[in-house]
Amino acid sequence: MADRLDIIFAALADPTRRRILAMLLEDDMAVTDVAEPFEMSLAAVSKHLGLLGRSGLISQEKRGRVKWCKLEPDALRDASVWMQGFGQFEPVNLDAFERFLDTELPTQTELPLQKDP
Amino acid sequence: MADRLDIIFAALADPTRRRILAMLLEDDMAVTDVAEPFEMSLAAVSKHLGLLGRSGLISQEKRGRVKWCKLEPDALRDASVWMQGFGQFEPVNLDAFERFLDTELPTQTELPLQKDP
DNA sequence: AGTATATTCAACCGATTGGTTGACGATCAG
DNA sequence: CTGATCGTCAACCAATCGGTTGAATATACT
Repeated sequence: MADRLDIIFAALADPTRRRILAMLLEDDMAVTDVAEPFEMSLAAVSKHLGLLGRSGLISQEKRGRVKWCKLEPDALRDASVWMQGFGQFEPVNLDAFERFLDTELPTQTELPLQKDP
Repeated sequence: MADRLDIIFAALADPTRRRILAMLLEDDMAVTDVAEPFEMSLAAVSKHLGLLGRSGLISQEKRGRVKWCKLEPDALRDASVWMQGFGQFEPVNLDAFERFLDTELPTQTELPLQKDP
């Protein structure tokens, strides 16, 4: 009975998962690299990624022993269309978005990825 | 620690609450009238409305013994801005929105409100 | 072969969620 | 005053959530 929108919005309702999505906006990442900045176990992050995968917001492709996570922004379209029905929300204000990213990703907005230095 | 976006997206993650928001899009409503089409207790709907109120997605004003519920679509702006950061989602496709409402509100899209006949 | 790395699985835990029921305080109508 | 209506509150329940640990699996390195 769980509607597609249920799953999408529920996936977005967690700050860890939103941070992950913002990280993946910059580049595809392996599970371990996604987990690195978080103060929680790898298994916990793996679960978050599993949920994001089931929601369609990301895709995961296993190559060798590393599973690559890729943002799938198209999955947001249905949710966005639903929300647009309630009004016009400054359609392309990327500045506002970046301000939001700053509040969501406290420190690492500048550092790109720090994988394998 | 519960961020504003947490609460907004969590509020949107429930199909009952999304139906309520869509109903309020047409007109302000009293709690009892909001509850009428749902197959659940009035107390349950009252809780949903309480959560929607706390999220800022609706406001509630008590006039006499009836509490009027009013949609506050501005509360969606932050969430919408956040999502717009991930891509362009056909900014004003109201047709797509109405198709969505049809799938969300199975039958009562036509009947206006049926309050106090 | 043996060891290290990448990721998930399974069991568990406390907190939250979505629902119920019954009692309750307000408010309106007669 | 009496009784019906509007809405919330409190206690409860099963299910889900976000996290933990420890074991397990699969792939890579030497």
